[in-house]
Amino acid sequence: MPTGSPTGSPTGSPTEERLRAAAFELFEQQGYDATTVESIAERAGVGRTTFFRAFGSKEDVIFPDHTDVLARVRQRLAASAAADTPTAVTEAARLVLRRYLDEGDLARARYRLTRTIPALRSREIAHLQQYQQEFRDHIRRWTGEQPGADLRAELMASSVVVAHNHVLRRWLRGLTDDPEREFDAAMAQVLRTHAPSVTGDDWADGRADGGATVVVLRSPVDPEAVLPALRRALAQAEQAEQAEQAEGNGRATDPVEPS
Amino acid sequence: MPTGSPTGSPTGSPTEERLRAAAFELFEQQGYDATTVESIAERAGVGRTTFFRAFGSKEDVIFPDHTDVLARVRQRLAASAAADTPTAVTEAARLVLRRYLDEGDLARARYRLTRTIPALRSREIAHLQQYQQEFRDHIRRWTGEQPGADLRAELMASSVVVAHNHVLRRWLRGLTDDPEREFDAAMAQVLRTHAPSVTGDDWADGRADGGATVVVLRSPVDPEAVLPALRRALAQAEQAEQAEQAEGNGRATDPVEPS
DNA sequence: TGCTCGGTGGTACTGAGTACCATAATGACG
DNA sequence: CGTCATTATGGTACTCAGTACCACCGAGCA
Repeated sequence: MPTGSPTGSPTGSPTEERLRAAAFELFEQQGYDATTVESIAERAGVGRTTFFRAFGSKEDVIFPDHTDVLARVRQRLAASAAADTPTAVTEAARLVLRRYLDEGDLARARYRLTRTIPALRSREIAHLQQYQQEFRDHIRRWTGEQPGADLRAELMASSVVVAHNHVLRRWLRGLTDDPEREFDAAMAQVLRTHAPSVTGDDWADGRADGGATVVVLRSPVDPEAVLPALRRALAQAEQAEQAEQAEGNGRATDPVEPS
Repeated sequence: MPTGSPTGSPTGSPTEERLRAAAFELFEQQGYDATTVESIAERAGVGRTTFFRAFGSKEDVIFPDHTDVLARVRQRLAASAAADTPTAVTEAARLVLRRYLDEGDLARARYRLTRTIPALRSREIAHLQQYQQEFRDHIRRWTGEQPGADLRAELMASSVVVAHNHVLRRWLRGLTDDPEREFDAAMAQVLRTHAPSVTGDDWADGRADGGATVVVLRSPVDPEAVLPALRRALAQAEQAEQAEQAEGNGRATDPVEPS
């Protein structure tokens, strides 16, 4: 692992940049806890006070522009039309991913630290939770007022964040060279799981009509051949639906194997 | 809201109990940051040293037995047969929920604090993440070695945690009187989304066979009537499947509305 | 009485973070 | 060029969490 100052896209005053470089160098050399703010400031050639003015705390040196990214995410979500919520969320998550990718080695250095120091890990998790809440709130506005919409929005938001993290972590560990491509695939998987339909959102419609949505897994197979399974599935779905209406809980989805 | 010492199931020495009660009282009265460890110890009639011996830190007073619960969860998961992973995870999550419910007002007092103090919130989120990792690792052992299994395990684990939190939060806010019932419903929804089939796990089988799984939403409807939609769905699913094999990513699920 | 031992209190220290003040660098304006 | 206001900076002193260490007290025991 390289000990030199990480490359990337530095965003800040020269003083901040020197402090950040000094901090990461010392953290890598002596560990996080063994490094005092005073020593960081000294190495950067500034006073201790200046450090705390530049970054609010010792932890903040590690997460320089989280606030910025969060604001951009919020902005991206707010700017989206209500219709294409999945796209908006995907692109907002991509924004976060790209920010990490742009950081390059800096992101990897941070990852090395967050993996080992519990306090930093907590901090990072808390940040992710903030993204998740933005997603959740945005999705929540989209899902309408059916019973279970709150939970469904939370599930979808967390899935998006998990998918993002999954790909990001693979990249941080050097397990992939094309994270954006994996991101697309992962997000597609998530949206496929949570979005109700390819043709559009039938979430907002609720369940008032007698229509049916058919989901098919693992084709190819002759359509006629699955008719018996379909018949059984319909019967079971009907039962499940009745059972759930009492609980005020989401749509019925009962998978059944064909004979 | 009651200011008195919270009820529940106190677990600890009398000294620890007095410290915890004093801490919560002061936190509620003056806020978390304005309360010093010294004042807590003083109110409890012990020395500051004793406080730090009983609880490792000021934050730890709020989360007394998280380590215990985590150990129990781990134990519960380890004790389960590999076959019924969904059940094991559900019951492990229920273990956590029950622990909160048993605490009663204490849990609600903690919730009040964690909602307002960022440091405590981070701490709690970090705890949840630990549960999530236990779930993920357990699920991961179950899902086998198909491509995308890692991500799928993470998604399922996070969904379980999110569902648990959702119900727990509703209870903490006093929005429900029967959290266990809602927990069952939420977990059913999660497992329905992530488990591949009601009849058993066809995850382990991979996608080698040409079989199809049919999922039907929002019945009742005449089986024959959805045949055209089914035909279209199969065609689309086939395309999606081919598109994904290049990415080495999960199963294809393409919902389509019937005409 | 003298002994150990677990629990306790006190004291002193490090280091993060805050508040406040003094001062140097900058830049606008006369 | 001088003056004033602004801004960034350094320094000092303080609070408080957390750690290390030592002294002590009381219970049991020989």
